[in-house]
Amino acid sequence: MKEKLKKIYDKLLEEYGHQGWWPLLGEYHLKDYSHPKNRNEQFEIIIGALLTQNTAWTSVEKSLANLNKLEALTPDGILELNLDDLKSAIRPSGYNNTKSERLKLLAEWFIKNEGIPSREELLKLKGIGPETADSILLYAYSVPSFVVDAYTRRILSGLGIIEDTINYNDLKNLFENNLSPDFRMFQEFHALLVEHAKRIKSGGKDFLK
DNA sequence: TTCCAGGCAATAC
DNA sequence: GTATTGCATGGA
Repeated sequence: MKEKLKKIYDKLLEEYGHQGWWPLLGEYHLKDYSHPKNRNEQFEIIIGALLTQNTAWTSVEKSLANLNKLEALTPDGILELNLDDLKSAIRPSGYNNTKSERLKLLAEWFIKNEGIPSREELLKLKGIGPETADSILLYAYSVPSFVVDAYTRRILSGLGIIEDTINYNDLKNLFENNLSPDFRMFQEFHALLVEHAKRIKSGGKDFLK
């Protein structure tokens, strides 16, 4: 399994190159793993992770731009914004009633907690499930916690490596137990899998097969 | 028009 | 304990 995963990673990287996730204000940071550089950038990643749930990233970018225009791309900014304005700012990314409430709670949590959170702590927050928790750990805190999403499962089961019914934690563990815990590589691997899934969907050739 | 997008929580069974 | 459903918007 170690060899299989490494081969997949190498092929994806060769084909698509570095992905530069997480994009900050729509900007990708290729081969630059020093981000986030400060707490506000960290918070922007956390907001994005929540907003992108079951939502296209292009829609999230619009919401982030709206928030930035309102100077609300910070925890204090989110808290100072009234609920209706927050809802309309994030409208493009859908579920604005639930997501707005959860953003407020996230902002409060972020202000109170300065260190690196545990996965369990993140999972206790409203609206943070396993994938969002792992995205926050991996991209906002540089913790080598592998992110699994629908694409990851689809691609690996398509290759016959896993059953498509495998649960989140088992699939996460499959990666973490067979790869060295390098947060840069985890970031690229997840981003490359997403990129690959998108390309296949829009007619690209599945060269992994 | 229908389907789906970098899920999650509440509810039903 | 597992399966299903509601949540919202925009683009293909």
